[in-house]
Amino acid sequence: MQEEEKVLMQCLFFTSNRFARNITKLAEKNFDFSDLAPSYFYMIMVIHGQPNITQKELCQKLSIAPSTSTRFIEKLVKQNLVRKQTSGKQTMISLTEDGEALYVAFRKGLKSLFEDYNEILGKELSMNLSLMLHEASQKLEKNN
Amino acid sequence: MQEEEKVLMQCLFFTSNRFARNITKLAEKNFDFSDLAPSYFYMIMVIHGQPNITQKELCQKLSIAPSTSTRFIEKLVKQNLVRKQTSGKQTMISLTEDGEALYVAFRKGLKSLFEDYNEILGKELSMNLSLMLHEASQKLEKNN
DNA sequence: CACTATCATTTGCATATACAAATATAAGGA
DNA sequence: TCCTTATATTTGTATATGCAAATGATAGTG
Repeated sequence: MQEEEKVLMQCLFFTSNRFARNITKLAEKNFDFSDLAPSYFYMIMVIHGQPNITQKELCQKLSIAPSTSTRFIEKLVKQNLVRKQTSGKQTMISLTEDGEALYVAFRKGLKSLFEDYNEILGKELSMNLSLMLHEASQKLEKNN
Repeated sequence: MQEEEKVLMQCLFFTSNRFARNITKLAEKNFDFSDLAPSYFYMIMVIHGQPNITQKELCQKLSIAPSTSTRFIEKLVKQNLVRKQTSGKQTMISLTEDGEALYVAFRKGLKSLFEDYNEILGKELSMNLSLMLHEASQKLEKNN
């Protein structure tokens, strides 16, 4: 094997971005009940779990930039899936009925996504990978 | 912990995208000797390792879509870092002198990126993660 | 009570990345 | 040799995502 290929296998920047692209494709297949990209569903899920969550908390839980959250919420409001309520500096977000309904559909899609990748990658690898990625993100984020 | 947070930890779509965002930030810091995003350097590296590589092979090695490779190469040509030569259907790519020079700088940046994340994540975790991500990508890609 | 510093959100702008359709080229069969 | 099919690249379009600057709002200090 060429030296360059070894680097591609060993570099976390490359391997993680490549993997993210691949798994995103799989996720899109499983979340085809709506025209939203997968990430939106994770936002919906977090709001479901904590109604009236502030935008800032949302950013933290999802590890996204504030501007990204503004754009996401904008789109979800336009589709009548979430509601925003400003209170001073902060903005609080909660799901509409349509949002709750979509959340239910999402749970099903999530289940089939899990089945899909457990099948392809094996349960062992899937589990370990996600836990390690979680741990690694925490370490990187603490280090900022 | 809320059930929703557990899902965020366990879902490979979420954990891998989150991690990719985090490590990309670190990579950008280490590749600040040029205005190119990290991904371009990996393309440059592959071309360095196999001059006159076809565009299609590049796509395969980097796991990117053909249209993405067109756009990347366009930009690199404009910056006089790579050269393209068409031969029939195919296009062959190689580095210019400037490209080779930038490759040398990139290797240094790569080294310091590795040091950075080995320090933050630990060597063990870093190694395991990248190998597992590589393995998992191969499995997902074979499954298409 | 005014003013300044701090904090949360939004806006402007840029970019990596993909899919689908269009185009260009080659290859193989009649 | 022409026509059809297959393959490689490009183009049009869309979108997630971020950074930096702008805005809006509070809170604490003199």
